[in-house]
Amino acid sequence: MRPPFEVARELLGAEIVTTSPEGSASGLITEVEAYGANDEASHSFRGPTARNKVMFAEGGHCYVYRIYGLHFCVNVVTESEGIGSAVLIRAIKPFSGVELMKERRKLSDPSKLASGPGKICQALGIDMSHNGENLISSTKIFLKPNSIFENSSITYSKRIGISKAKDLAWRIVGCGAPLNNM
DNA sequence: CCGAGGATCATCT
DNA sequence: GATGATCCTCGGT
Repeated sequence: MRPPFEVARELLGAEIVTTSPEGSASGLITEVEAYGANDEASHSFRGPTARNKVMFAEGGHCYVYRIYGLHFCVNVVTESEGIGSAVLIRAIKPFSGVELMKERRKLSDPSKLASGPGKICQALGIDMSHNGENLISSTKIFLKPNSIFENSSITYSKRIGISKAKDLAWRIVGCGAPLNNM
């Protein structure tokens, strides 16, 4: 089994792409957070529910959920032998379809286009219709393996924005991304 | 059935 | 740095 922490590390630098009638857009993953077994902060901690069932599915799927009633967050589900686990994508660097992202975000500053979990979903047009998509075979949302740059500079830190199990150093930042909230 | 609170963001001081 | 927006899920009764 490949723990979410390990997958998280490999996701850095990968390209996440979405397509829609409006066009396609993509970004390079610069910041992630792992959520997994024995992790009180993970949605999967108390077992499968209607919301988190995708976390218990096969690795490589896409887990999307709504937060605070108004934002969405995207995760990559990882192999976990029945224990729901996933990697939250916290920030990306806009790569293609930048104009479309600006339009969706109603904002022109590229450094703030997708510098947070909710912003990514807005910029890429991700919503609940993407929940459960297969990130390998789907055409509306998929990942391209890391081929753009080496993960030369990587920082591990404690997670943020949560109230439980904060101490796990499962937040990974790399690729010269701005170190938000560190 | 009901209530609390959340893997956030933008805006305000 | 603090706060409000806004709604859905989960856990407890």
